[in-house]
Amino acid sequence: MKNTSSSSTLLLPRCTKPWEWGRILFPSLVSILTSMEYTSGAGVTSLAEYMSTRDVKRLEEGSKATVRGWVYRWRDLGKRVFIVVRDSEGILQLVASKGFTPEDVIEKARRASIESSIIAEGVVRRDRRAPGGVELRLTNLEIVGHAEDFPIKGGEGIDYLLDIRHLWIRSRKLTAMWRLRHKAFEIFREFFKKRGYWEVSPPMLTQAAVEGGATLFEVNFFGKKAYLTQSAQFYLEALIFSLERVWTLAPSFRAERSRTRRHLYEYWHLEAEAAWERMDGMMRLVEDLVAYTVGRLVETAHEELEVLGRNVEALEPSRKTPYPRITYEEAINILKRKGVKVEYGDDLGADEERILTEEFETPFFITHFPLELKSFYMKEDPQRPGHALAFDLLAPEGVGEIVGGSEREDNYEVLRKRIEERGYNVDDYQWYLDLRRYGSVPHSGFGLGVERFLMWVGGRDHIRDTIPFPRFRDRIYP
RNA sequence: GCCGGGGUAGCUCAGCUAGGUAGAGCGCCGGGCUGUUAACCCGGUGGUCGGGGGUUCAAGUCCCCUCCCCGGCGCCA
Repeated sequence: MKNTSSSSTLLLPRCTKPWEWGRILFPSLVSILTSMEYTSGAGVTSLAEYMSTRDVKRLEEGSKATVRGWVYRWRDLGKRVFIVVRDSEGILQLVASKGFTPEDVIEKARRASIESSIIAEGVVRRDRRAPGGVELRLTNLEIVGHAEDFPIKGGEGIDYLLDIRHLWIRSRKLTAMWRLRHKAFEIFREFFKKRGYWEVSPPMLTQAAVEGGATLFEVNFFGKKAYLTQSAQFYLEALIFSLERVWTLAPSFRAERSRTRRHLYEYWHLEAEAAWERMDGMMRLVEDLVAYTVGRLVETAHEELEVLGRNVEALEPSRKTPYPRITYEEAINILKRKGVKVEYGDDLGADEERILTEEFETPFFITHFPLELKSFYMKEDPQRPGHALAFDLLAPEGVGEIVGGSEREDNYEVLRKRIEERGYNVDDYQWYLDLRRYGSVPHSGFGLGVERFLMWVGGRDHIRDTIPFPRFRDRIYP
């Protein structure tokens, strides 16, 4: 017995019965067989037109309806069985009661364990006691996939839940977040299309760093060292020489061993770059993007925000632009006035950022950082030597930096000198320098951390709640 | 990389300061219940105390080594 279970843990952790192995090893075959069974039998499915739980709630009292989903709650009161079924649109209560529901259906309802997939047919009834005010009085029920004892019952710790993330993602709050995320992606695309930006596809595999640091994931590229990209910026810069205004939404990878609630090793990066654009214009684009997306999400995702428990009122001020702008120097002075021990030239750390966000109820810009605090490719402000034409956008409510952007250095010699000063290998950046040799143009761009943006809009205090399978803290399973 | 916290039942945790037969709640299993909302009531089930070594008559508890996890910092979006 010991041997059997230990050898099966490799591939089949929870499955000790030999007759169940086939289901795991040949899922597609089994699903074909079972789906044939469902459609050819005299079961519920053969006569049904399925509805979402959302659509059922719009039906008249007494209408017949058939829904498909998973058992979310289950209670047996003896002569009455309550099942709350969950689908991609929401939840709906099913009631099996003696005198109305056939005995064999009540028996099936008793066996419908939490997370079993079911097809249920019944009659619509409006009842205050039902969650959402509508329920289905069961007339027929089919258990499609019986669920073993589901490991999530409530009260589990984060560590355990992350081990079973593939099951945890079914939860209502996380599902609401995947829907919110989808809608945000849609709105981003809509925004850039309206603004005349071309969507482009930069590479994920690259030869060198954008920031030039040791924060990259190394990849063996047929014997050559390559890296997973940490930003599409350089490639977007190359593309503006034909398309002028470009944007992309793609993963970025950072190998820094960060241990905070707002870091991912793999995150989705919304980046844009525009020829002829100066820093001011780029900042206006960023605030328009953020305000537009927040506004559209408040309008179109109120149900998701409600499930997430988000106080939507707090987002209202952020629908209007312009957002406040302060310089780095002003930020330092604000911090000093509040008794924080900082000096001009210090980088703004997490504590400093949080204190600053308390000053504003909308996102706000910090601009004109000392040149040496920022990346080599950022242009020096001719009006204020020693300062970069760079901006960060910080989200309120303690979220902090969600956007970093700048006007780029467009002079070949200046850029080359900056690369050398930082001790980077000029050869690695030659193609990037070339862009300044053939019709260089003033240009600016930015990058927005999608998960951080969703943290703010969705009111989450941890970034893991904004992406289905977060890659952070050395977690790679599942 | 640094600072702090933790690993005991399927899950959440108490027990460790003061060494002496392993505890609670939830879950799970069985039974009951005609409106449950994380249902409730009764009964039952449950452990190589992360791993290794040491001290001791005796170690979850004390000492040493080691692995893993969590909160935060630095860095960033």
